[in-house]
Amino acid sequence: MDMPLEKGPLRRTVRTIMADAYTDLRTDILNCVLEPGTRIRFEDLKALYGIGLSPLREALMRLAAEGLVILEQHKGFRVAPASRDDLLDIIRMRCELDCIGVEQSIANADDAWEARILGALHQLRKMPKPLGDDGDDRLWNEWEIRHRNFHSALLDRCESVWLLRFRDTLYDQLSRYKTLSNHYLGAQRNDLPEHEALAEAALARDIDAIKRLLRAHIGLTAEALMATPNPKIP
Amino acid sequence: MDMPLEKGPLRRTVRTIMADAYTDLRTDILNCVLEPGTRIRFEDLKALYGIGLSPLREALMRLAAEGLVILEQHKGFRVAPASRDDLLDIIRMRCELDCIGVEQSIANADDAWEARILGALHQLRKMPKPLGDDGDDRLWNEWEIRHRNFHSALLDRCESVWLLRFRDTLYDQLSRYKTLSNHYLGAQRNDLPEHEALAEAALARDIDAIKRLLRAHIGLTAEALMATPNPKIP
DNA sequence: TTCAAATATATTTTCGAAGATTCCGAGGAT
DNA sequence: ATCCTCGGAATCTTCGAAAATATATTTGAA
Repeated sequence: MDMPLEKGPLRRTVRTIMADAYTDLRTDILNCVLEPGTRIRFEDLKALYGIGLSPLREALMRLAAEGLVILEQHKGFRVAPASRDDLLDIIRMRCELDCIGVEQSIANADDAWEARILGALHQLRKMPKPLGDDGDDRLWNEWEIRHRNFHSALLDRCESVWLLRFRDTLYDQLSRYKTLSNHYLGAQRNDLPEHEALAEAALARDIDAIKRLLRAHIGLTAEALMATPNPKIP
Repeated sequence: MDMPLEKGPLRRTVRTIMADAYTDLRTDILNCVLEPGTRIRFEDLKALYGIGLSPLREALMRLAAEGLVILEQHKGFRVAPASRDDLLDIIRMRCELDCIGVEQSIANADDAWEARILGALHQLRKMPKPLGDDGDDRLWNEWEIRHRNFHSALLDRCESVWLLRFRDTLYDQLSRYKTLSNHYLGAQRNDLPEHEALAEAALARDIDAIKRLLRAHIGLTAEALMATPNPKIP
C-alpha cells in the first residue's frame, strides 16, 4: 500500500512553502484580512504563517508583480492601496477585455460552448441573489462563483492566453473591492435578466448585441459601486 | 561639497541587488542572451552576476509573474519558451490594447498631445529605417526607440494605468521575438506612410480611421513576422 | 539483455545569522 | 521655538550553510 499517490497523467505536485505562502497571502489580501495600504512587517508574517523569510519574500515579490502589493526599496512591502480611480480603471478595462474575448469566443463557437453557457445560466437561475444585508458570506461566495463562472463561460472559446491572464489579474483586483464594499454593490438590483440577455445574444452569435449588453451590464455594476460612498475606497 | 545627490522632487533611489539583478536578467532575456527555453541554473547565474541566491530568486520570481520565465516547482526556472502561437497572441492583443488606448487618448486629446505625436513622427521621418542585413544593432535600437516612442505618443493621453501596464508587458515579450528574428521582419517594407496616416487620423480625432489604420499596420507587421520561417520560433 | 530498486549526485528550497538602510528621538546651536 | 546633527533601535536585505527534492548511476534479479 505504499504506491505513489498520483493516478493517471496528473503528477502530484509537491507544493513548496513559497507557493503556499503565495496562496495564503493572496486570499488574505483579496478578502482584505490584510487591508489596503497596510504595511507588511516580516516578523509579523513570519510568526503568522510560521515560515521563514525567503519563501515569504518570494511570494510577496510575485504578488508585487501582479499589483497586489507594492515594494518600496529598503522600506519593505505594503498592501496595494485602493482608490476609486483604480476601481473605475479596473472595471472599464475588464469590460473591454471581456468584449474582445467574447468576440474571439464567438469566432470559435461550437455546441460545447453553448452548452456551458446554458449550464452556467441555469446555475445562476437556480440560486437567487442573496439580498442586501442578511449577508451570509458563504451564500455570497457561492453566488459570486456562479456569477464568475457565467462570465467565464462567455469567454470559454477565447484562445488568447494573454487576454485570459490579464483578465484574471483584473478579476482578482476587483474581488478585493467587492470585499471592501461588503457586497452592497449589486445586491440591490436583480441582474438575472441581463445575464439571460447575454446568453441569448451569445447563442445568436450576435457580436454587436453582446458587446452592447456587456457594456451596459458592467456599466450598471460600476455605477452601483461608485454610487455608495465608501470610506475604505478614497 | 557633500550635499545629497538629488535635486528637485526626485529622490535618489538606493538600488538593491535584487533590482539590479532583475534589470540585468530582463534585458538579457529580451536580447535573447538567455535563449528561450534554456534552463537557469543558480550556480551559473550566481557566478555570472556575482551575487547571492536570495536576490536572484526574488528577481526570477518577479520575472516569472511577468511571464518572461517559467517556474517549475522543485525543478527551477526556465526562460519562457517562444512559439508562433504565442507571438501571434501577443501581436493581436497589443493591437487591441492600442486601439482601446488610442480611443481613450483621443477623448482626452489636447495641444500637448498633438505636439508629442508630431514630434515623434518627425523623429521617425528623420531617421530612415535601417535596411535588411547591414544590421548595425545600434542603428536598429535607435530606430526601435523612435518607433516605440511614436506608438506610445498615440496613447499619451490614455489614463488607464492597467492598460498601459499590460501593454508594456506585451511590448517586452514582443521585443524578445524581434531579437529572435534579427530585425528581418519589417525591414523589407517602408512603413513611414503608415505612421503618417496614423498621425493624421489622430490629429483629426478620427477614431474609426485610426483603429482601422492600427489594425492594418500591426497586421502587416504580423504577416511579415510569420511569413519568414524561423527555426528559433517553432 | 532488460527492468526495477537502491544508492549516489546534483539542484533546488529553506532557514538562521550577518550586513545595510531607514526611521525616530535626544541633544545642541541658531 | 525651530532647525540641524548625531547616535541607537527597528527593519529590510543579503549571504552561506542545512534540509528537501529531483536526476543520474549503479546494482541485482528475472
